[in-house]
Amino acid sequence: MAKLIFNGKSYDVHEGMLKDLVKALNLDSKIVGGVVAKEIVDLFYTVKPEDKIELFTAEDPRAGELYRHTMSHIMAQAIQRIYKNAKFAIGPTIENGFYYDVDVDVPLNEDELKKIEEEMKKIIKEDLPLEKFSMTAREAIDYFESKDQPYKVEIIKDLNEDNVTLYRQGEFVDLCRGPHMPSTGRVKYFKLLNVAGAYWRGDEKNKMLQRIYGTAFYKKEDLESYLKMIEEAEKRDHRKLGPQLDLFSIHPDVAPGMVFFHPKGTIIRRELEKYWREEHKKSGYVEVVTPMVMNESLWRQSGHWDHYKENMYFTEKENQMYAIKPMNCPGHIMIYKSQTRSYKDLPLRMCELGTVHRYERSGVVHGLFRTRAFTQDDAHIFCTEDQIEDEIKGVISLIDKTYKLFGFPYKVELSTRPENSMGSDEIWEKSTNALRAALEHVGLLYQVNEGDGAFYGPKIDFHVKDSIGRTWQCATIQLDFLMPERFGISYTGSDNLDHRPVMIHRVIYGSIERFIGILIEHYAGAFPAWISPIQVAVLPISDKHAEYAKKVVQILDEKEIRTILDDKPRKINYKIREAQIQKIPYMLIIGDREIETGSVAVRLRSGKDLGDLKTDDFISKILKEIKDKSQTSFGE
RNA sequence: GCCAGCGUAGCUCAGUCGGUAGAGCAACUGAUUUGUAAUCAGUUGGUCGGGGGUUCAAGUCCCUUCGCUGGCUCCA
Repeated sequence: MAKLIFNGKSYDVHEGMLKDLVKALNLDSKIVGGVVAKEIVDLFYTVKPEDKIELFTAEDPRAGELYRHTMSHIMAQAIQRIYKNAKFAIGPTIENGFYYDVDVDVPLNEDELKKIEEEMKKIIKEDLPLEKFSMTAREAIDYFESKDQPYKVEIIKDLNEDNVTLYRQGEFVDLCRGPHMPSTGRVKYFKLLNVAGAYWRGDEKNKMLQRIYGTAFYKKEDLESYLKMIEEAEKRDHRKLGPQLDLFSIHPDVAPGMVFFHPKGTIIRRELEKYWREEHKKSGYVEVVTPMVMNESLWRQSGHWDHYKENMYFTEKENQMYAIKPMNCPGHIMIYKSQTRSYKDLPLRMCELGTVHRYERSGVVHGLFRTRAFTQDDAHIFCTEDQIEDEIKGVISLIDKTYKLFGFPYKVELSTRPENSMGSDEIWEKSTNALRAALEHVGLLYQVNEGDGAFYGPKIDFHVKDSIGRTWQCATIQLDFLMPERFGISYTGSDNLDHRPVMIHRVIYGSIERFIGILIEHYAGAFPAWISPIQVAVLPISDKHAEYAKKVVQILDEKEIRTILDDKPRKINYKIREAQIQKIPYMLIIGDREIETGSVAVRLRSGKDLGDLKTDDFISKILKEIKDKSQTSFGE
């Protein structure tokens, strides 16, 4: 007997199509699918005697898989109706939506998308029932050949199975594994978002198809709030906010993929660096600076010449080829090698805010997120194998502290040995275990990505989650046995013999540029006071208050609070608006009242009016906030 | 790199069928001296991304080139 479970109740049923069983039991008509052994199935599933199926309705989040998939078929059907000779590739569901790769002669622009959307609405209205059936692979190939669908034919051939399943809705038939909704009228709220080129099977050698992305939700409110989230993300786009707040600019004609930091952006950068230096000093790191341009021979020895040449910039002088550094490790190794090292010197934690250049293909550069020149907050820890675990723990706690400072929750992933890797089984096992042990000892939950490590060692990656729920990979810790080997570095052990140290590569911010980009979007440009380029705007109401205002500015300056004075002959409303647009955390408004009482009227950028505070009082409060690197204002 | 879309003043954008390039904001000048998100008036500002072509005439049509945006793993 199979079991169906719904709303906590269990029903014993015989085998058969799930649809019929659910109907016979007269259960909720909103039921669209179920979960069998962790797999999501639709109502066309054939129930086997031993199955235990947990049913869910269309409102369940798990139904997303179904209605988004059906939506992608509805889109394909609409496309087929409009463009008679459209050829279809693949059309899966993705997070929050779906896409379909199609081969159509017409370039699909916004107008075409509208037409497709209209046709989709019709198909939804037609409420066509879906039907699942199977064919032998041979029959299916003949069928799709007759329909002039070469991609489908190719897919079936590659599947290499005897039978394939298909779904039909009205005149449209697609090769599909499912799962799907029972009819096209059961999904309603969708929007086509954009069109992009995508190679057939993701391979650049293949034909480029047109990929249409769409999103779909069961409830109207969910669609709307998703669209709002996209809008919110657009508003926070650091490429817009950055120049608007006068933080940085990019000049593609002069330096494509590289960033010009303006004075205000530079303040943020220096604050991040200052914090970084303090913490690294506390954690026993020594800071170094290595050359930007180094001889090609170094890069041959490091292996970059063989594995990374395509991404490197070169320059030639005096018949010598030099490379602009794409990574800092070889430079650090030169420093390590500059003297004999003893086990007493280890662990040697060498850090550098090292600017590297990497050639990125023109289509992939993106604001601060993907640049051709960026500064890594890099460090290499040279240590013995026995020290690995403790060193990893140290790095983890540095990362944890740093991310908490910005209010970033994070996820951790451990990547293990890939297929084409270097080094002995023992060393891989030992080091992977060291990473695992470190993670477990500090009590972090982590996900394991088998075979996803670098060819020279396993690694731990950290993904931070920003204030609107997007995740970004920032920190990474990588063990490396290869580089010490290639450069033949060693230390003298207590046994007076030479031993090979292990190198740990690690970054915390990752790239300073990218991290600033993430911060801009995370805070929507309203930075906490400690990194705000301007912390206080002093706004005298009229000329006669300017003198007192200047005195206030002077006092704040002496306390190293970053302050501007707006003594333009403008209305106070105007000055407030200006400061607000610049997202300055504190506005001090000064009029007769304040002069009389030796105070300042404090307004926050949130719009909150704190009223008059004694100047000294304000100063001690903001100084504390800055010193604590507080995420929120003392006034909130 | 490839596919699609886009490129008009510092910014946001308008510009019809090919017929003398426009607005708001910003900047500058002047007046206004103001109590919690825009005071008023005036002035300046453009090889319409660059180059070539079609035409009596090109921001507009065609070609080319540069740049930007979205995307190019997520396996029917």
